[in-house]
Amino acid sequence: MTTPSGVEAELGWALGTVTRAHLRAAQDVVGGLPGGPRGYQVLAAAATGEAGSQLALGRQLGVDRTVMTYLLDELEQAGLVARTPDPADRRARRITLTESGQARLCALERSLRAAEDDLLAPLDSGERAELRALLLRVATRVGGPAITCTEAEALS
Amino acid sequence: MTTPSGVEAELGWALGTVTRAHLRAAQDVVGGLPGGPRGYQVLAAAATGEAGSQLALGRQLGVDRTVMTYLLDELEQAGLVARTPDPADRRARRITLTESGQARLCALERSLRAAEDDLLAPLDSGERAELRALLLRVATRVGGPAITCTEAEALS
DNA sequence: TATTGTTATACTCTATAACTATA
DNA sequence: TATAGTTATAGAGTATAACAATA
Repeated sequence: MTTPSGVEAELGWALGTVTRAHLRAAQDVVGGLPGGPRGYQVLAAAATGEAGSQLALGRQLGVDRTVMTYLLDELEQAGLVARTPDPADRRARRITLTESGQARLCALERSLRAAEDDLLAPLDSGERAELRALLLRVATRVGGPAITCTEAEALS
Repeated sequence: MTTPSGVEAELGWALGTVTRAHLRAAQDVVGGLPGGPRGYQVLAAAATGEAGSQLALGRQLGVDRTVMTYLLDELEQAGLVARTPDPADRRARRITLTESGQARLCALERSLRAAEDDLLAPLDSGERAELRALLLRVATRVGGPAITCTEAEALS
């Protein structure tokens, strides 16, 4: 394989292109799910109960809190998630999966994995794992738990 | 490092998070450049003369042709690019860099590389190269030259 | 008839600001 | 006073449709 030149040698171009392709593939898979691919991410996050509030959930997903409201409205109306007040802080709402939401999530996970493998077809299985691992390491530093600390420090 | 769970184990989450972070960093770097990060990508593509038309350029960058018009209007008005009619097909316009555009591009490239290295700080230099290479391989299959063929076939 | 580029319009998505309730 | 969530509004960004020039 020759070394690419011009835009096609750019990290930004590669990131944008792969992300767009992944988004298109995900959109096909999630079909009529409220909120599309992001709705799926909300379900996945709610399943593990990682985020204790809508705000934290939004930060994790890179979504504004006002958008989270609409997103959760749709998912709640579809009977996939429930908003329960946090006993410790009654301003905050904990997002939990309903049984229906749990089932939907499980069904989607497998199709999504298949779509991702299709997207990563140019790579062998070892390389796919490596790409996932590398991206994850960058992401967790940049936008994952670390960002909460960074923001907390910046606010103090 | 422990294996992440939930959304943070998802390829889609990692891609989105890293792409957003890269976009933020790029936006800081390109500053007042017309079109922001995408304006830079147009300059980078024009520098090598890869794309023979606005339409091809848009496809390469994942941008609608109507958006390309506005984008190029701004860049042309800023004296960074020029639209010259293609002698072979007078409907198409070839996008070329002006001297000013060339200088601007060179100046931006270094700052952008620095910002990207900062983004990829969690990885050592070997891993950064590997991540770039893996992403590039997926992107060139999915959205690069291959997409032109795919779309051409789909249209026939 | 199909395609490149332009323009105008409409639509979607997102952010901003104001409000309520809790802290 | 500050924060979580909601709502309404305004703004940015994007796509759709109609048009002119060329193939």
